[in-house]
Amino acid sequence: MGQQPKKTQPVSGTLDGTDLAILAALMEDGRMTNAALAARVGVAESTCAYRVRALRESGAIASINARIDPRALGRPLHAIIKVRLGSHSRELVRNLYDALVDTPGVLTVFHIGGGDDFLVHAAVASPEKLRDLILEHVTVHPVVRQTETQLVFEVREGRGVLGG
Amino acid sequence: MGQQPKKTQPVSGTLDGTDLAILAALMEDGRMTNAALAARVGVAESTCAYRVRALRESGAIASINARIDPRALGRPLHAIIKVRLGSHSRELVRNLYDALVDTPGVLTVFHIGGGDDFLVHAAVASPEKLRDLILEHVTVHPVVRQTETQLVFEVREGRGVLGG
DNA sequence: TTTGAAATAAATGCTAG
DNA sequence: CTAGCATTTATTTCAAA
Repeated sequence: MGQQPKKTQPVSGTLDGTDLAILAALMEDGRMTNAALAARVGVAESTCAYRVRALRESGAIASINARIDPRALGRPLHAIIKVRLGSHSRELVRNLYDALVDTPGVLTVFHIGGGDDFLVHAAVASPEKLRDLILEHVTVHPVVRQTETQLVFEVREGRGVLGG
Repeated sequence: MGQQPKKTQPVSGTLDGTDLAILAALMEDGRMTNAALAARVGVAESTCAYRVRALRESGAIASINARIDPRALGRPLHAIIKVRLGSHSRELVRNLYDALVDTPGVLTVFHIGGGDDFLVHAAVASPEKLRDLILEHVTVHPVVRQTETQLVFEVREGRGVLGG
């Protein structure tokens, strides 16, 4: 078969079925042993280890991290804080972004285009702590024109980027 | 002082410095070996393994998963879809929630209170795919009254629930 | 790229403090 | 709850196809 000399692309669509199976398995259980992974996807252990390493080096597997239950750390209250800016100079936006990401209790910050500029997902201990977080870490920045906070009832992970 | 016997609560504030250090380390690298983890937090390997197991069983460590770069799967375009409902009957809301979570390309669904009812974070291949996702998996549900879609420029993980 | 098998490294079970 | 050691298990390496 005419095989093209496949260069190792940084990030592209050179993933075969084995790669996708590995990604799916590691999305479910990032600590699955290489032996179990190899058995599940049907290749030798050495091959599996090779593939996983390649996937990590290419960036397809960005990272493997533990998910901590915020309730275990006394932060049962989640909120989404919509942040709207008064100015959009690159430097001010970047500084605010950095500050938001570095705020204790902040889980994720979405920088978005459209009505709002940032969506901040935060977990806090109490309504008072939420108020403090907003006052001390969000509205304290002069570039912030307006915020709107919504209580998060529940967060669920979606099916993700696989199997679509 | 009220000397309450500290039982091992399923999920509560019985985490000491070692536990917190373990959580912090596993948030950074969920595949760190037990040996490396033990060295980092300054306890014996057997102790470290015991702590980690306890943290997993208590639910403090909810799970350990690989994060996949959506670009590697050909989904470079991210959006937040705000979903507003026309009716809020428990069953309809739950069915929609389930459907959203099960939609290919959906990364996270936030069920929130206030102006919007759901926030859907999705990754797709193209603007056309985004339109299709919304038409075929969101507005197709009669309970959905209105949607508003915003482009996501960037997503950054926050400092999280530790160190606050 | 894939593989099996040897060599290295790590996790687990057990004992005890 | 902690630590040390022996056993079991997993990962890495590498020559070969």
